[in-house]
Amino acid sequence: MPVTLKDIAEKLNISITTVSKALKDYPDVSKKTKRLVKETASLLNYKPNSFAVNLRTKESKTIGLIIPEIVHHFFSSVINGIINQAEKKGYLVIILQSNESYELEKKQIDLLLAKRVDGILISLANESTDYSHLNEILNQNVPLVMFDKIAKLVNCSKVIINDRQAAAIATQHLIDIGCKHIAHFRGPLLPQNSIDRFLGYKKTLLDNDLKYDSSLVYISDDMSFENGKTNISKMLSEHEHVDGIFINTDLVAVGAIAELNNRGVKVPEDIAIVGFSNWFMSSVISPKLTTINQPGFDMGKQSFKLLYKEIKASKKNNPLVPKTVVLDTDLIIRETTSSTR
Amino acid sequence: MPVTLKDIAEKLNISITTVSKALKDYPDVSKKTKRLVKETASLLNYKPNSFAVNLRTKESKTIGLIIPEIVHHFFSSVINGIINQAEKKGYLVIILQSNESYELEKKQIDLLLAKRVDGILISLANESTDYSHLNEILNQNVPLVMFDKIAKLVNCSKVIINDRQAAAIATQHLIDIGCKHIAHFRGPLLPQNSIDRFLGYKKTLLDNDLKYDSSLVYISDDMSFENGKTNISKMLSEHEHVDGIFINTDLVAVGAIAELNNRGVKVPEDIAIVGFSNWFMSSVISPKLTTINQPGFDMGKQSFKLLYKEIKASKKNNPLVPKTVVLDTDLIIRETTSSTR
DNA sequence: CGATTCTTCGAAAACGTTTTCGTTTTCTTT
DNA sequence: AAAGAAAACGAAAACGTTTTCGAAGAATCG
Repeated sequence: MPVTLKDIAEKLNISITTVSKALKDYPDVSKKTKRLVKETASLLNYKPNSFAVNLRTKESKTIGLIIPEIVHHFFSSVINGIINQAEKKGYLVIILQSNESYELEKKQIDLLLAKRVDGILISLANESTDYSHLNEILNQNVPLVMFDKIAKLVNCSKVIINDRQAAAIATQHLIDIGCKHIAHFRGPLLPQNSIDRFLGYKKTLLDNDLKYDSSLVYISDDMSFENGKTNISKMLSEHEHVDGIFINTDLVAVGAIAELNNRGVKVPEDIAIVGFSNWFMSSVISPKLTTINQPGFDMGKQSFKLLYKEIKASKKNNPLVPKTVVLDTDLIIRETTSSTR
Repeated sequence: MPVTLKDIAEKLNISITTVSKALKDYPDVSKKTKRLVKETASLLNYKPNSFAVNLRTKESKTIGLIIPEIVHHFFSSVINGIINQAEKKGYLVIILQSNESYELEKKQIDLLLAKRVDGILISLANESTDYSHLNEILNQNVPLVMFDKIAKLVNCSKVIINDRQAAAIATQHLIDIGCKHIAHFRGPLLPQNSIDRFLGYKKTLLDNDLKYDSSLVYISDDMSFENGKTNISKMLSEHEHVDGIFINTDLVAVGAIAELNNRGVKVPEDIAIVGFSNWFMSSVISPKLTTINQPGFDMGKQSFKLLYKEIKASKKNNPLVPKTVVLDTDLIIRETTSSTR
């Protein structure tokens, strides 16, 4: 059986109260008893019962994290950043997936609330369009921070990148290297991410006096490798003179490049390509993919930091004004936009 | 303030005891009061206080998972399998990383034990060579299951693949396609994985009457992309007639291929390559990598299943004989071992 | 030396649940 | 109608900790 405060108290013939206080360095315990208590505590290998501590203090030093999917380079980087930062502050992290499903996302939130985690970090599922489940979190006064895939309308802190600006930089880069007919493979219709990247693309075309042609925008529903291939096939059959594509995410871009390679279309000579996210694989395929670097680790770190502040504030019943942190991205120029040698 | 049993009891003018029993369908509560209690419970949106439940039942329905690193295709697949399976049984998962460090691994175990998780799943750090921290887990009667990177000497259930056999199949494949001088890029010296794969490689050479040359074995300390490049450079400067390489892990293989491509060495015509793990990127590089498929998702699933059994058994004080599950791997033949078109 | 302040300790309540065991009420049976 | 069995309920302890508040003893002061 595990050692309790009672065991220490009995051994020293003092009260449980004094033992507890001694271990937590209360001022009303003599140095002598403190020493005695601490000695026997480590002698008996005492470890506080976290269940009892949780019940008493009403906090579990645990936070919940919900992401669309774990097996994903970007998200696993975010997780890494979160766990690292959380551990520094003494928090553990419970991870759940939504599998991009609204229903599941709702269920996972319920699970976390039932577990009474001290706070929740979430990146939304593509499907999510109703936000009552998120407001439920706020109603229960559980600190909430959204990152990457956010809902603008929910009143909580957020960590994002400037998708619109990043997309503009990507598109401008294509224009700068001479592309005149630039297509876009966008993500699903709902996520703010997809929308912003699309808008950045469109605006940059217009700003450069290029005409925007909606038939040059293709949707990748599931953002997969296969999606890239099918989109390319479709595009090639519908348009002849496309010379550049800005693609919503690297995985799709990699699929697209594979299909272009198959068909003997030269990249970047015939068609230049810019991806998004900077997945590791982008630097090892051929030709290497020009892309926008999305700082996953840092996003995780910042997200936890914000959540931590909210947790501390909420303990003091000290309402906090939601804050939005925008992280920098950068364009990584590789071979798909510059003739190799 | 959250609703408690007391609130329901007061509203219905009955005792807390009866409310608790009614909610848990005890037989000594009338159907009428059960109905009443359940109605008001859902009316008031009652959610049991998990802290109190934990304290009372001495379990948290939470398990801990320690892996070397999250940002890794194989491990994130394992995590996926674990979380999925755990959720089905009502368990949540706390994830920690060891960053391949023995010290950190020890610290993470202490953290999990302090949190009093119901069980622990672990894949060892490369550094780990002393197992007292693992025995500490068993001493505290906390169920433990090791997967992938295991310690044979620790007396607990394990889920692994047959690394030796898989390596043999990989090496045999190289021999079958005509390779005569086969090199091996192995992992660090300590992990059982690296050792077994190396042994499978060596034995297969000898079984086929090829001579084993220890100078053809190169070590990748950190199993990185860069490691693949430097190993190749070193090998090419030391040996002229190598015509095949069995590489411990895909990432290193991808690095190796990149360097070979740079140098104009043709794969597979000049040098054929087989990797290990079947990372996603292996199917999108050029040439596509022949590799051993390592079933990450399934390994996670099986690991949790074993742990679950142990948890149930330990609740009944019913000692369980440790079991080792060996999962199948398969050889995926792609372009690095077969002339493309 | 009596009064006051410090120092040190402990009793007890509280957190919210589960479960044992005894008590009351209702129902059967003769 | 009395006795026994069955059904329904509740008091109370327990899980192990934290923290308030009061009390006892020691030290200080005039």
